[in-house]
Amino acid sequence: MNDSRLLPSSGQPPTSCSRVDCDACDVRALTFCGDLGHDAMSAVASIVSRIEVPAHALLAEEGERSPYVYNVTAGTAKLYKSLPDGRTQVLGFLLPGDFLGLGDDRLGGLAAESLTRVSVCRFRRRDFETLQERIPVLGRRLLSLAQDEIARSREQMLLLGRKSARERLASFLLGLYDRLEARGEANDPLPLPMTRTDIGDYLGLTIETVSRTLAAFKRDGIISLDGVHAVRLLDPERMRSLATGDEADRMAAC
Amino acid sequence: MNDSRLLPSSGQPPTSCSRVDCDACDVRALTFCGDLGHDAMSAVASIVSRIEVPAHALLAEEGERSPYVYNVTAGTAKLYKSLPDGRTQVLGFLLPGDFLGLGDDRLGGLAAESLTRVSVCRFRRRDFETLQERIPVLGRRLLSLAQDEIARSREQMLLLGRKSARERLASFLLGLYDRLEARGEANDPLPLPMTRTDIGDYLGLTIETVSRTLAAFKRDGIISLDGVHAVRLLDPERMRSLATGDEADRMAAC
DNA sequence: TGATAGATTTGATCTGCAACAAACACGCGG
DNA sequence: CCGCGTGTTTGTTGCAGATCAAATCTATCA
Repeated sequence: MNDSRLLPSSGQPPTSCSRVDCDACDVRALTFCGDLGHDAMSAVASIVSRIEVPAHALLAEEGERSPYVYNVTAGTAKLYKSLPDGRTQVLGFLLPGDFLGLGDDRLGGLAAESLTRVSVCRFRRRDFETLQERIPVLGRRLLSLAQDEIARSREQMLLLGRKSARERLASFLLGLYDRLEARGEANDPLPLPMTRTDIGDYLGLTIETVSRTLAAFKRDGIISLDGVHAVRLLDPERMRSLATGDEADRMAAC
Repeated sequence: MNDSRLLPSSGQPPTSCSRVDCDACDVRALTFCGDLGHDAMSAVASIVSRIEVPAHALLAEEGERSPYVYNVTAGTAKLYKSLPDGRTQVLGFLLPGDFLGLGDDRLGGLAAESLTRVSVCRFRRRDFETLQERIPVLGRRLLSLAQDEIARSREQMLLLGRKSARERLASFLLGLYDRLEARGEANDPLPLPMTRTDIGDYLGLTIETVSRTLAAFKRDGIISLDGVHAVRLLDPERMRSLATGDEADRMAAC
């Protein structure tokens, strides 16, 4: 259960560390920090470290309670769980503004790995929990984030349990599109930092099916591919009706 | 969007309503009420109604923000979401002690329907939120419940994305077994109040596959069926290794 | 008790996606 | 610029589980 990609959790210096200027943080509105007043913010600032994580590093390992929680401020990471024989399910992709630490200390746990170079605000879990006690609004924000997470998980369960491969891909692309839009990030073309394997593991498909389905979308004029790691959604509304199953392949026949 | 099964939310008297004696509540330890002191409990008691809900009644409808949240104290209910064409995904089964109201007010929403006669503690969402502000420990309990929910959702995503039909059924039966055990409820035989359709919709399978897989388990001597709505797990440990994929059908060949 | 409707089981066939295989692209270090 | 490894695409085949069909069970109520 050890991997050289795991970030040193203590002892050795982290990849990089610098003083944190929360006022200049451009994802603050999306995080639990969003609502905090000046005093609360300085309490937060006093326990945070800003860390730069290289691509393909483990932020957390399965089966272990990570001693840290994180706020992603730049880059992309994936959360996943695996079965003993290696089958893995990607539970979600973390984008700037996303919190890592909700529910991951429960039975089984989960792993988190950076896909690109990632910047995070890191908190010792213990410190963070203490802070929660002291700042009630923090707990309320976390509950709200947890509810968002629950709602997103339910949407994903519907996808995994009941949607076709086309519907899954359409939902995935659209979800990414909407999330990047909400963050004010460039999404035209839509960057896809994850591999086809990651996408397949997120959608409960094989990489071949992902590749074929994207090729089919391209043939149908719904997307264009800008290399392997970027897509252009040529018709977001068409994509939306595909994602919800409205368009049950009636159009595909035309 | 109206259904005669929907409980009257105001105006007409509910199916049944009585004064609430929280001290006598036997699922209290499982709910958000568990930790509360005397004052907090009486505040809770002041806004709760105890409702008896008949089988096959809607507690919440998709696409609507339910004005209530609930604690189930007896019986079983299902949560689900559907696609426009009718495909549905059961997101979970509510057992005594389970809370209904986390994340269900987010985009899309979800439906909840009683499978059996159900007893619930009902709270107006507004009242409940006010109470949350006043009683900090309540918020903390809810966050903890939300984290459990997130962890369970993730386990289910792994199931839906990556497990075989046999593994899904084994996981389902075992999950029910464990949850009933934790509640001190009789689980031998294990009661299955839901229909095969509900099970299929929970596991992302068709009812035929559910039926066939249970028949195969029976043939293999892993379970025995006590009528349609009760199962006996003859070998829980075998079931557990089946559920996690350890037993990758090596044994099935014997 | 017997009629009826809905749920479940069982059987036969089909199909979407998985699995296997091989060619192809592309980034990177030398 | 080449060679190598990794990731992606494309082709072929097979199968788990879906779909279609029909028989059987079960609960309910007259």
